[in-house]
Amino acid sequence: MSTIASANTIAEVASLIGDAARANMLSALMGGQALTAGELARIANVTAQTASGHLARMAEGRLVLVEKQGRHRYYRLASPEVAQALHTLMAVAASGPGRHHPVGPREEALRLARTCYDHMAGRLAVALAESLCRNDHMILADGAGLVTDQGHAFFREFGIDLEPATRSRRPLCRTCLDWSERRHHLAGRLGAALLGRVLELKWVTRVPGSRALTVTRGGEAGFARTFRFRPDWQRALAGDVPAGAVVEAASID
Amino acid sequence: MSTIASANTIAEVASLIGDAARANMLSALMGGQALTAGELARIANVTAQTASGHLARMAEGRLVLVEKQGRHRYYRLASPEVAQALHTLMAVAASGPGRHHPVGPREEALRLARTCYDHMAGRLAVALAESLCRNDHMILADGAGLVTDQGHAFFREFGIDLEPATRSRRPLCRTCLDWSERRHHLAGRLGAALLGRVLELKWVTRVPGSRALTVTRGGEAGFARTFRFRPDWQRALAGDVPAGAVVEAASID
DNA sequence: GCCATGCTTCGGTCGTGGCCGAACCATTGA
DNA sequence: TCAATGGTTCGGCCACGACCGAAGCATGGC
Repeated sequence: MSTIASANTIAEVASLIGDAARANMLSALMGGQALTAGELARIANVTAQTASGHLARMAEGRLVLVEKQGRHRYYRLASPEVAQALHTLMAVAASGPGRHHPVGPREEALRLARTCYDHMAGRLAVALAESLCRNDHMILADGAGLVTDQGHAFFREFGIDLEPATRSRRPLCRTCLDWSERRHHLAGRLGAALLGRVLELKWVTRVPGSRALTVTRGGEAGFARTFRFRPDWQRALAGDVPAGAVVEAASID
Repeated sequence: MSTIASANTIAEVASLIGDAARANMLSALMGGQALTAGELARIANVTAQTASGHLARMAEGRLVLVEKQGRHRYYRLASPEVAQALHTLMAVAASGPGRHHPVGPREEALRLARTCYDHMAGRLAVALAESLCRNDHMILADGAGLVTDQGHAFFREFGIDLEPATRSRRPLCRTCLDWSERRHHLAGRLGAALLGRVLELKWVTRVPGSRALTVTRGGEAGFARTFRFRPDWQRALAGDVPAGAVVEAASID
């Protein structure tokens, strides 16, 4: 019936994201889990009707996908590209002059550990990346990550098989600039595998209805033992972001 | 006087980009060169007053920077993050169902070779990346690029010094999905260095007032000789995009 | 069958923001 | 000094779109 007229210009896509209510919904969906229309309405602080309209437009514009399940309608991000776009927009928005908003307790939990689409973010993720580098399991530079031979063995032992057919010395992951910590953490295939594995091991658990992750008792021990975390990893790293970091993290067209 | 209230939320940033006139201006600025307010007005098809308003808002929102020069005002993108954001939005916009718009002659030139912020894009760039991989100068995967030892030597001879202090086997560049070709090309530090070098060698020249690049007579020979281009590199590569390509290219928070 | 719940469609109100004409400021060149 | 050119500010017009109340469909439980 109605032509499927998915948004085809930058302006159309950006305009879809450029509304407070819709942006809030999309941010919530960055958690990686599908949410119902009602939940999204509450998150965006609008009535159900309004939310419905927003979601219909976003579905039309290929930003989200719908899945009917009983009388619920589950929405999720349409593709990793959408998540990527949201992430870069966050980076631009955050690059303003400081203006670090005051941090509530809820925010604090998110700063510690959260999911981001299909991998981890927050201090936990930053500490993980840092630890992997310090122990020569990977090398990070220019927004890319390279797993060393030693790293391959390490991950295999940890229960992550990095596509054995892959010849070694091949870059296997990417890094992202962490919104809250302004440092890099792991994304890409390796990032996703890591999140899956630590969930499987119950080192972290999802907080229902939130992007936050809780580090379990076993997780505390596990991370410290396996990744040799410094004991104060839960505190923000001291020192400022190295000057070139932000610039190097960005890649374009 | 007026507080510098740089946009601080995703919605604000996206909303700034989400207008046809402003999006056109920003796209033009993706060429990497600064443009005057008048030029941008013409590009966006609006009057000077309207453009002035748009530019003021974008400057306020930290999307662009201004530089006065005589009675002209030169505008350019404020940071690589902004370029990155625009790029990912383009990727989302382009990911719709085909709808390949008809290609004019002007578009055709852009498809062949163009600048993208600080590196090259288009068939030339795609062919370059492909050639470098085929000749074992680099390895590409997961959106990251790794320069081989042999590649280091190659680039040094070509006149690009990849930070000699860097230990080898360190990833030095990133890849981007090419808007027109839907294949990867090189960005990051290496991508920028390559563009600089081929401009220096006059293998390509900028087309004034456009993002397009012209491959010079000497360039044709140079690329063929140095990079062993296949002779028909100016034609689009046959075959479709590998299924996983788009997914792998995207990285998130 | 009944009602409760989740979501959508319709109709109407209202505010934000894009656009231009006109006038104004600033720089350059004669 | 006086135009000419490039930009910006001001004021008013108009449209798009965000929002909600009310009503309308589905689905699931009793």
